Amino acid sequence: MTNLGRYQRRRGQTRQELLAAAKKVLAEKGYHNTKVADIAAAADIGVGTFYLYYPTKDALFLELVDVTARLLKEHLEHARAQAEDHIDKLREAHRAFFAFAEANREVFKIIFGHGNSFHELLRRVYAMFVAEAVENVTAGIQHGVFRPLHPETVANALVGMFAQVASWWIEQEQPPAAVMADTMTDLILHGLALQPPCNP
Amino acid sequence: MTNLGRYQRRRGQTRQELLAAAKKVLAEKGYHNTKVADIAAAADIGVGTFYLYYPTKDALFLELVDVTARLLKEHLEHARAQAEDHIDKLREAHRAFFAFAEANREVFKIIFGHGNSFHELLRRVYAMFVAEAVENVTAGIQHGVFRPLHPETVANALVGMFAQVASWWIEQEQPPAAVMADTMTDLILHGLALQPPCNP
Amino acid sequence: MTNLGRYQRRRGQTRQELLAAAKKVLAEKGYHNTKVADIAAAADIGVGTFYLYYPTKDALFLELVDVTARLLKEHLEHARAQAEDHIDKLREAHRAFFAFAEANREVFKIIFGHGNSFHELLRRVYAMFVAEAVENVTAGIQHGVFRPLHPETVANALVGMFAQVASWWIEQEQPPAAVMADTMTDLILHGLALQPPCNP
Amino acid sequence: MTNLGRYQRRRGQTRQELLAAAKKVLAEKGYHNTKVADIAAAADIGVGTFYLYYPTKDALFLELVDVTARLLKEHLEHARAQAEDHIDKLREAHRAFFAFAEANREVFKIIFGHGNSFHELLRRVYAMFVAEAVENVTAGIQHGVFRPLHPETVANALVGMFAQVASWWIEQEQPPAAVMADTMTDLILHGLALQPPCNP
DNA sequence: TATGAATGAGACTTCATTCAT
DNA sequence: TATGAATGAAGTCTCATTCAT
Repeated sequence: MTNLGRYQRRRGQTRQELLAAAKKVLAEKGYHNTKVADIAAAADIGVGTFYLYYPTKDALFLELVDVTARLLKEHLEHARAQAEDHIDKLREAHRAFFAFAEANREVFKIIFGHGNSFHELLRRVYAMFVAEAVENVTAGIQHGVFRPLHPETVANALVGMFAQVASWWIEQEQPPAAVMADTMTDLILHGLALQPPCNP
Repeated sequence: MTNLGRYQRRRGQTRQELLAAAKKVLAEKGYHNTKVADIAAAADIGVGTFYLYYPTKDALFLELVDVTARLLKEHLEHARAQAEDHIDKLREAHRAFFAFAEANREVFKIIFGHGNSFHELLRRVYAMFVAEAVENVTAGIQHGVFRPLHPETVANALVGMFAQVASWWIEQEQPPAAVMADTMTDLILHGLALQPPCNP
Repeated sequence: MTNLGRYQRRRGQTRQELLAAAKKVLAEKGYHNTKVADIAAAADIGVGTFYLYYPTKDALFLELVDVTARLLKEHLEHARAQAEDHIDKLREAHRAFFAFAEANREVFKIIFGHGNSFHELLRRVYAMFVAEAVENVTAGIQHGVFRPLHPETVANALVGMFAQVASWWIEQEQPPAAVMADTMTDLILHGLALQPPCNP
Repeated sequence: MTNLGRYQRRRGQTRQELLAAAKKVLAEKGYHNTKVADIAAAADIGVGTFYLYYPTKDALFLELVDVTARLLKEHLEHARAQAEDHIDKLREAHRAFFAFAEANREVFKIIFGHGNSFHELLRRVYAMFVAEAVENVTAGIQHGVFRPLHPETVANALVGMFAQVASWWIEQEQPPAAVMADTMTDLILHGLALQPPCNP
């Protein structure tokens, strides 16, 4: 039952292994479905040992998320620093974002990911709205009204932006609904750039 | 301990009160932090009574979310049907969306809202990124590179879209990161519309 | 939802219908699996009405069992009274017993029946021992050692007697185990009668 | 509140203590009246600890009953194997039975015992019939019609056999009541043996 | 008298955390 | 330092019983 050979492998690096294991398990099963025992098992340590490195389950989660968030922020800032003008800053930041996401799949799932929607039901609701959006975007493209951007990407972007904007706006109801709607429409249709490429 | 006067109020309307109370509590505290006892207390009914109306905590949640999601979907579809071309459809849908959000604050918080981020920590991370984005957008506007759209709205939209897009993309890593980044940049800068207003 | 026409049918006989319905349900599902609501539903009355006739679920059970037990006892006594000698008394009592059982299937199930074994598991254990006994008895008959009595009946009788005897004896451990064993063997092999039919 | 000194005692033997404690409590109070908390208390462990050893209250019950039933069966088979002819087999089995019962009082109570009659009332009904039978048997002996076997033992045997036989027969009503009655009378009066000792 | 919605005590089970070893 | 058995608070759900109508 006791796993010999643990001692050799370890000595100070346990914390790293623990974090890595936690990342994996949390990304897979989500915060609430991940038991401390699961993390310990994944890290191949005893449950008690977990508490030698982190005072609580939350503390681990905090470190995981906090560190990664900070890291991502730095990456983005660094990327932006590479560019001169704001347009290029944006472009660089976006590239950095996806590069980072690719390199940090697991924590990304934890921070932004599906595990976020703690409830299967919400996942389905989001999926429904995304599917809806895909259709609308596709139709718009086919009718020559929308630019031929990748529909699924756009659809997810739309749903995501409305979800977040709504959740923020709902707390204050400021600016008024009509203004919000038109701002969003404007943003979505014409983007942020002052000088869009003309189609003469 | 026994609350007299309950009987008067009731008579078939318990279910409505229950749903309303549940909405409120769930929006406030989120799914996992809301106990059946909380809902019962908020509805001023006994715990057992809860189970007279819903077989399960989940069942209530399902009804709440499902019904509202369906309703929202209908509202959006109806709004879109009012307009002829795709641009106007979009505009109408957005107006309907915010009107609906305004009228359904509570369930909105449950579906899209902060309660969504089951963990205080994640809320803070999102807030951090939004703050960051506000700065960048504001700077861009001041430098005359971005159009003068409401920075907080835009910032939330950006964070929301990246969060959702990332969570979707991470599962498949398709299209490639670089493509994703550029699509997003393009979308954000120039929007979806084929014929943006030129600034000659 | 409200079943009109109830009033006509009833008036004083509700209690009887209630008892009859209870009998049926209890025999079917056993005491613990029968909810007061089930009984009420089976009797086609409201739950509250149940408590107009019986102060508790137990009270109904008591009446059911008590009345039937008393009735059975009377039947047996009456049957015994018909006969002169003890042998015939026994014979008559047994006939009365099975006649009564036949006429009161439901309550019998409740008092003596399978519902008695509150747990599926115990039912299986009993069944196992009965099956075992059937084999042994059958073998004994085939070998010309046992009289050709209906094996299943005998097997059930054996298991039943040991179960009851054990449950009584275990409380006092008197008489000693060896005596008990030999008494039982004697009883089973040669019966109770002083003058058994000889096979000369 | 915390009971120190538990640790010393334990170390792999908790399971045994748990089982022993469960046996005791279940025998005393019966399945339905025994709460997991009772078992835990009796075993001097925390409630949660119970679930470290058994996934369910039922699982414990199953192990207890199943294991003992199997063991008893083996004992009986072994005893029967010691004897040559069927009469002796019977005798040996009965001795083994009571020896086993003596050595396993608690589980016996659970399987065959009073705990079986899940309801106090049923216990009393059985007791009533047993008392009745004691009188009849005693009278028969005094009148020189029945052999002088221990009346209480016989009475319990009679009640037990009728209870079990009735509960089995009631399900099928085969053989007919009259046949059943006479078979039982025959069995009880003259026993199973083909060659009973004659009283010339 | 009849009703059935409402009640709440109580049972089972889970799991983050502790602690003797 | 490492362990994992032990803990018990807390949460979900059931159901006999009450009570306003």
